[in-house]
Amino acid sequence: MTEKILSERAERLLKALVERYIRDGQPVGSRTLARDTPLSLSPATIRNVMADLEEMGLVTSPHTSAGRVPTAQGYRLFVDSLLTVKPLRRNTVERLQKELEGAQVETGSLLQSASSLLSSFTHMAGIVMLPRREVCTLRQIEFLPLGGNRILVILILNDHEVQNRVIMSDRQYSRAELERMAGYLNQEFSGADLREVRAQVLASIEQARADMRSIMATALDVADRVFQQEADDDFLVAGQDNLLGYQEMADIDKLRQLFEAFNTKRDILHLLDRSIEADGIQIFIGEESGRAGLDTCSLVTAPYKVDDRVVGVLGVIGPTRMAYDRVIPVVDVTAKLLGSALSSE
Amino acid sequence: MTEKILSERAERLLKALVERYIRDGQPVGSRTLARDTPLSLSPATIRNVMADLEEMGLVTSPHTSAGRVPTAQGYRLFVDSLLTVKPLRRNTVERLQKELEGAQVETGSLLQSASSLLSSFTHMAGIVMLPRREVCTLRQIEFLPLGGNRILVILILNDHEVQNRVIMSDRQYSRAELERMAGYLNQEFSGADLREVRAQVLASIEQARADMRSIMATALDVADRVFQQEADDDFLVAGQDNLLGYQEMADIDKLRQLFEAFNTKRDILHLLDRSIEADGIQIFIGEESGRAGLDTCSLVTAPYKVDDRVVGVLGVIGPTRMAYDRVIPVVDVTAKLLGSALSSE
DNA sequence: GGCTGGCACTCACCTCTATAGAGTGCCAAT
DNA sequence: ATTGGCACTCTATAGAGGTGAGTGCCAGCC
Repeated sequence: MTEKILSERAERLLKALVERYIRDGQPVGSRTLARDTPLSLSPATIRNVMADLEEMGLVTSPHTSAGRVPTAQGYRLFVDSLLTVKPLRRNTVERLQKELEGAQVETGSLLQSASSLLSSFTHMAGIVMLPRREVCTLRQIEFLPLGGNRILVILILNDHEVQNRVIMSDRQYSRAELERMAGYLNQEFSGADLREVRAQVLASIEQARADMRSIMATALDVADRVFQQEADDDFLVAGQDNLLGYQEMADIDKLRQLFEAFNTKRDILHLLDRSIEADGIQIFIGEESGRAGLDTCSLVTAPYKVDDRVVGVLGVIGPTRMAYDRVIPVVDVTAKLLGSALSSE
Repeated sequence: MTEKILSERAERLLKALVERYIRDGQPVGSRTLARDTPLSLSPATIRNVMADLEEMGLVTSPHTSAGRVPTAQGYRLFVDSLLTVKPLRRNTVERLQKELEGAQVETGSLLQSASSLLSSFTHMAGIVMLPRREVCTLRQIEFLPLGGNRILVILILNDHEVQNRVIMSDRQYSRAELERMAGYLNQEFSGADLREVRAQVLASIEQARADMRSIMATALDVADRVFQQEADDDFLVAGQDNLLGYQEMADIDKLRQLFEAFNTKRDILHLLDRSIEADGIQIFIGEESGRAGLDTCSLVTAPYKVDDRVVGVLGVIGPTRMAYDRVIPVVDVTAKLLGSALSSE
């Protein structure tokens, strides 16, 4: 793709520069770089190289007499071909695993934990997109009468997912009536796709009285709506507060934009969507995301799989100047662990 | 309690000062105040009054040559006896009501809505403490077999609350077996207190085989734990981001402290607890809260009732310099509406 | 050709000073 | 008791000068 344009030496210097900048957050001067790097070059030489890098758009100086700072492109090159990722310590992996397994065996809280973990391990904001579940098979349905005309619907879907909702009916139904309805649905449709079921229920007029049919349809309807909503437009964020700590977020206005983005959700979802196809870690750096408020932020994502099928994306949002070498493995491992936790559930 | 120390005139001036300061956020000078108030006094006279107020600790000047600013004590006096509350426009009440009733007939999302509404109507952070439910009667319990040794427990409690959890058993149970267990529990204990039930189940050895008893106990145990957790230490916050907008929060460190307080929860809960006994609106101003990070914030709370029993508290957190006359009725009405929504549920 | 030392230059940042403006405190007069 | 007047205090703002970090470029060296 990108052919080798940079000399070995230039690459090593760029790498050293980015690493240094990530560490200190200060523009890096030629002098510092000369000391930092084992190449034993004089500052003057380094200045020449820097001038080249600047021309290529990989670094800039905030003003004539400051050191150099990586640009988005510079970071890009860095993460794509220069970065050496620190493997997680065994200890850390185990802690992650324990926390995830310790979580309730319930999808919601599992995702919540994943998000919190991402946040606390990276000290940035963790983000988990809710798993998409186009296939949604009805495994079992139950109706329980509540007081008045209210009926509790319990759906077990995809073997693991439990949903319940209260629906209103126009008259009171006995326990027996409701059991008959449930029994009918279970017998006929267990294992079928939810929408399929709803369509068939609506079609098969002769099978049941109209009012009962309407209850069943309503129940399936509700379930469907819940699912759609969850699948389409939602994600969990944890530890946004961590972002307050970074000096690149010192600008209150920036912060507000960012928090707004979390609330609007649309833009972020769009980003997450883009990375759902990529097979591994994906990184969006600064302006690459396209979203205004995110221009000083990077997003590191990884899709997670259930039974070898990608069902969602998770990741971390933080300042562009983040320790990619630490963050990447955390995101990577969390995605894998979450996947397996969801599979074995 | 506080006897009338202030002259009529002093009170009117203090009121005008606080109102003006709330509007503009700038220290108010004697000149401005002279123009603002219909008393037709000269600035010099007002200066004399201000000197008195300052001595009483009701106002201060940030420096020798700035106007005056209310102190916490000044705000206190203001809200306690000077404030004229603006009634909500009928329109607003209706909107609140509609939004609350439109919410799913489910406690969780209802509280969530209340919190969001508080936040969006006041442009500050909304806060809702989860209702305490010491009484927790079992209305109905159901067991459904899932794959493997997993059993889905569905509990209907207090007529409205639905909980479900998956528990593991040591062997597989048939639907019929589980139905028998549920039937037994429903028949014997429907309407009884949850803990009572658990105790009795554990005691009554002769009624069922040991393994079944253990399943029932586990189920009740789980429910109990969930309840306890929810009741004791939780509240919902919405719209914290709104706080970013206020200039008194411009200090990033302040903000961080504040957000930390939301996460730690303990201190905030303590505050909410303090106001659960008070019958009506309660207001904590600045340092009164005792919590460090909250010293530039005020908290306006109101308890909400279900069937004439106070079950929780809700309110709003914002800068001390907030429009109390607007906020108070919003909090008040929301508390009442939430109460009635929960009652009629 | 590539590397280096040297030197002039630029720019952010800090401090110091001067000035304008807002508002007070106090006093003497009504 | 209230008021006008006046000196005073303090902040905010702008400009001036100094400092230091770091660059760009050039001439010399390997």
